[in-house]
Amino acid sequence: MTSHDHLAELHEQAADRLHGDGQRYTPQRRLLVGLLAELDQPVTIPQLLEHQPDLAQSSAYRNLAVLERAGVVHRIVTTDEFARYELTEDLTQHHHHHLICESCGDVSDFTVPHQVEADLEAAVAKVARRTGFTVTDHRFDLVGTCARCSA
Amino acid sequence: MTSHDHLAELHEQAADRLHGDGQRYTPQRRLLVGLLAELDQPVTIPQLLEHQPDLAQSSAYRNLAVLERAGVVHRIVTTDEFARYELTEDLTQHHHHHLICESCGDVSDFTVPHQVEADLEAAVAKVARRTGFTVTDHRFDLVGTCARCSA
DNA sequence: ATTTATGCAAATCGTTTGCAAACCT
DNA sequence: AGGTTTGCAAACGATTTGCATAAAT
Repeated sequence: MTSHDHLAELHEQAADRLHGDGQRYTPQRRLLVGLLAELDQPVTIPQLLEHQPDLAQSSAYRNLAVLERAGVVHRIVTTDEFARYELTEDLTQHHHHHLICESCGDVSDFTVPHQVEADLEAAVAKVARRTGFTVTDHRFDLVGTCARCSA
Repeated sequence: MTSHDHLAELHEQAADRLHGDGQRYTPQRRLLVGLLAELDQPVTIPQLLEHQPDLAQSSAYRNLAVLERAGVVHRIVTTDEFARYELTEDLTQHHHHHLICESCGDVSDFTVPHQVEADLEAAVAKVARRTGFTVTDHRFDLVGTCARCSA
C-alpha cells in the first residue's frame, strides 16, 4: 500500500466520521486533516497557521472543534498555554503516548512494549471497577527535557 | 503520629523549601498549604477562593506560583479551562495518578499496584535511554466519567 | 432558496501584571 | 529605612462568538 493510498483512506475515514456526525468534509477540513497527517505530531494552532498562513484563525479553531466532535482529531493539553491537535489513534493505527518537553513545549510520540500496555489496561480495569469511574481514555505521558533542549 | 503532627511537619517542610528558594513562608502561603492538605485533591483557584473568600485572587495565583517554584505544590492541567493545584507527592508521601471526569471536571486520585508502577518505571527508563529525553515526571491519568456524573 | 462555512473583528475569561499601601526585619 | 507581600484594577492572550459574505446542496 502506497503512502498515497494511506492518505486517500484517511480522508475517506475522516469524511465518513464527519458525515456520521451530520457534518461536511469541506476543503478546509480536508486541508487540516492532511496537515496533521503530514506533520505527524501534536501541533498547536499557531504552528498550523505557520504552515498555512491563509487559514483564518477562527475557522481553524472551529474546524478542529468539529473534527474533534466527529472523532477525527484529538485535542491534548500539556503544561503550556497552547492546546495541541493530532489525528485520533484509530485513524493512525497506533496507540502511543507523549513526551512533553517543558523547555520548548514540543510534544512527540512514543510507544511502550505491548506487555506493559496490557498491564496498564488491567490496572485501569481494576481501578474502574473499584471506583465506579467509566474510563474513556488513558494518558501516560512523560514530562521533561527533550534531547535537543538538553544539548 | 497524630494528624496534628502531620500538619506541623508539612508546614515545616513547606517552610524549608520556600526558604531554600529564598522565599518567606507567609501566613497566606501557610493558609494555602493548609487548605490543599485539607482538601486532599487537586483543586482550582476558584474552588480555593470559595473556601477562603477573603483571599485576593491575584495573590492566590502569585503564591501558588511561588509554592510551585519551591516544589511545594504541583500544578496540573487537565482537559478543561482551569489549572488545578495539589501538594507535591513527596510532601504527601504517596505517588498517585488522576481520574479526570470530563463531565464535571473533578479530579481525584488513585494508585496502581506496586508491580505495575515498577513496570512503568522500567518502560520509562528505556524510552529515556532510546530517545535522549530527560524525564522529570510521568503522568498516568484516566479520563472518563465519574461515578457521580454517570449515575 | 435555504442551510452551512468562512473570515473579520470584537468579546470572553483564566491568568498575569503595575502600582500603591501594608508588612516584615 | 529597605525589601517583600498584598489587593485592587487594568492588561494579556488563547480561544470563542456575532455577524455579514460566500459556498454548497
